[in-house]
Amino acid sequence: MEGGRSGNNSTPIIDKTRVLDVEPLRTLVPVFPSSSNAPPFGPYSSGFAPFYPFSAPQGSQATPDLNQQTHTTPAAPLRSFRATESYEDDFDGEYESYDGSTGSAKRKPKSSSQKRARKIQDLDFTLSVDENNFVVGVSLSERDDGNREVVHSIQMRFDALRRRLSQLEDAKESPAGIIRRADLKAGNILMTKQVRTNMRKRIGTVPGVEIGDIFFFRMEMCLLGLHAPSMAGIDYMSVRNDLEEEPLAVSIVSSGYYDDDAEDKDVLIYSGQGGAANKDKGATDQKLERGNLALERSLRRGNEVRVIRGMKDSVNQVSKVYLYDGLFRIQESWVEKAKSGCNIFKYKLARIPGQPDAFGVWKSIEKWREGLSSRAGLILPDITSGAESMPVALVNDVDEEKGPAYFTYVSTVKYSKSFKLTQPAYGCNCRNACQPGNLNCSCIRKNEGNFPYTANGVLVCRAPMIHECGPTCPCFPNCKNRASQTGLKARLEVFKTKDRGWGLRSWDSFRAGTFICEYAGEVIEKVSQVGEEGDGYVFDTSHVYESFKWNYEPGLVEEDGSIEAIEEPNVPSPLVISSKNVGNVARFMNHSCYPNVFWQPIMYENNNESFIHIAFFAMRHIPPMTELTFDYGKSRSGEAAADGGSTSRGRRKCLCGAPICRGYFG
DNA sequence: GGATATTCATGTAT
DNA sequence: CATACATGAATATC
Repeated sequence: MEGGRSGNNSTPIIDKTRVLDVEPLRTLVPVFPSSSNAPPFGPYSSGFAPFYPFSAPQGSQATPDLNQQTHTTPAAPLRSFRATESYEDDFDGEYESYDGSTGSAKRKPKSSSQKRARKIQDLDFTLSVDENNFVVGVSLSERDDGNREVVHSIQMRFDALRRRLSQLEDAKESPAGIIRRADLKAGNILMTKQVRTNMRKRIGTVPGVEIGDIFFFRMEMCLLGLHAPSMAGIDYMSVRNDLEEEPLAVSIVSSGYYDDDAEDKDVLIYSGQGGAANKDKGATDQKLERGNLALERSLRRGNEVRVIRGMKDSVNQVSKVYLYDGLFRIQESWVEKAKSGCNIFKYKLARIPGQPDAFGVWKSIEKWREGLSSRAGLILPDITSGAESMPVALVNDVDEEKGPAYFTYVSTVKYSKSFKLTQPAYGCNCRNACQPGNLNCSCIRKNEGNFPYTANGVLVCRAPMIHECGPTCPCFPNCKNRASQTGLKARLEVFKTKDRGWGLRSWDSFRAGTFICEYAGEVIEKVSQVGEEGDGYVFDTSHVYESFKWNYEPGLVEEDGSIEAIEEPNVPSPLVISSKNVGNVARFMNHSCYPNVFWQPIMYENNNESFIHIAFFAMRHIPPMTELTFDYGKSRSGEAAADGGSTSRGRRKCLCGAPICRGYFG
């Protein structure tokens, strides 16, 4: 736990001087807050019992007690907006999430929204109420206090907008040297439109955000109320004591800019802000003000501080990923001499026990990467036998089963005959790599003129069909319009679930829109060809799938007017793929009614024939070791059977455990 | 209430 | 590939 970094430095650094002489509070209360007449609340006096294990489905009820506690936290910010009773009644639960969980959002009757509009005006909240877009959708009470659905919804809307803004920027002739910040633009737009939650600052848990959640931009955490500053590392709020006001720290981001020590998963040595690290103006002593003062006061008060750890993304080394690691308490503080010779503050934070592992999981994965010997339950280092660009481990740490039934691993789909299409199949004529915005590229034209992927390879929008460059296109193999053809990018593993057979998960995190894998197998004529639904190893585009909204909201991007593009998949004729005998990792992906992965048909031509592939993309950000799931849909025959027909074959009881579980699938 | 200072970001160039 | 640097947006504070 002793940081090797400070240990091997010849100059003595540690100077455990107390930071300042703050008088101890008259009433020294170990838990926050002290200025309340509220009945028993005691954050965490009851422990963390309701927490789910890290890999459990992240349902909205995952942390009910904590959220409730948060509600009762008497320390309201001084300028917090207090909703009236009637107000909350009107708005509670009025909106549904628009993501996959609830299908397409249904609007309430008009009277309700009129009432809404009027009330909003009364309260001087600026909000464009437009029945045709999704700007509306975060109720006033949800802006104050979030929940799981709202958090997911806002995250998805942020990233959809960010991706679309990136796409538009990519397509422009770049004026060289201009810095494109679609994250800031998207964040700013949503802030302005009040598409945000947990605006009321608070100590402790933020409802709707769970330990282990990941983010790829600071603006995401602003919108969710997890960490309000867009750059600063320390977030704090003014809290009223018996007589006076004092700043208390609510959350910190540790991401390597300062020389923090994050060797131990349960301890963080955090540096104060300002002064020493200010490379522009030269180093100065840090001052006991702003965030530093808040941390010092929080040490005295003993309140919980949220910790967000930022680190390099294991897949995309230039980008950063932020992990919400839960609540910590500050144990001590001291002053150190930095290399520059100036004083900096140091704060030692200890993770509050009983919380689910988050950073600890990341640390374990680091070890596995160095050598698989440390991986408990490892059966096979690579079930693909080298067929994929990345090995796929086979792991079982729940029972004695030694692996799934035999099958032949292939990395792509096998057609017995080509799809007959009316339009002639042809590729583009681009030389090196197809350039976004270049409408001479026929592959781009097939995608309505939009380049389907951003510069870092993330899918921008779902569409009925995505057209990629194919093997006979003359552009280079690294053309960005081949995102689904360049193999696995993440370290996946097939693992034994507790009650749903084998499943699929990843050592690497995925950001929303990342290609994960395709569905490989044999294209077959009819489901009956494999019999008994092929024991579930069948992908069938003719199933009935829940619709869901994933793309950006056109109303937020002027160029698009108000026309909303269709995003549901559309395959010319039903495509059925069996992975029973021949398949890839996708055959292990289980069904969920609240999935984190979706499928997207992708077409590219080869030898003058077009072929459709089924590609899987991350629906939202997926932390490592989270099971990957998609919606299997309902078979039409299953529906007929349910209506009173014969044998309801293929229809299986669902064990996904999501709060919105439909009860069965297939 | 508006302007300013502060800040563990980002993307691009070198 | 690590570092430089130009441009940022939210918030607290004046």
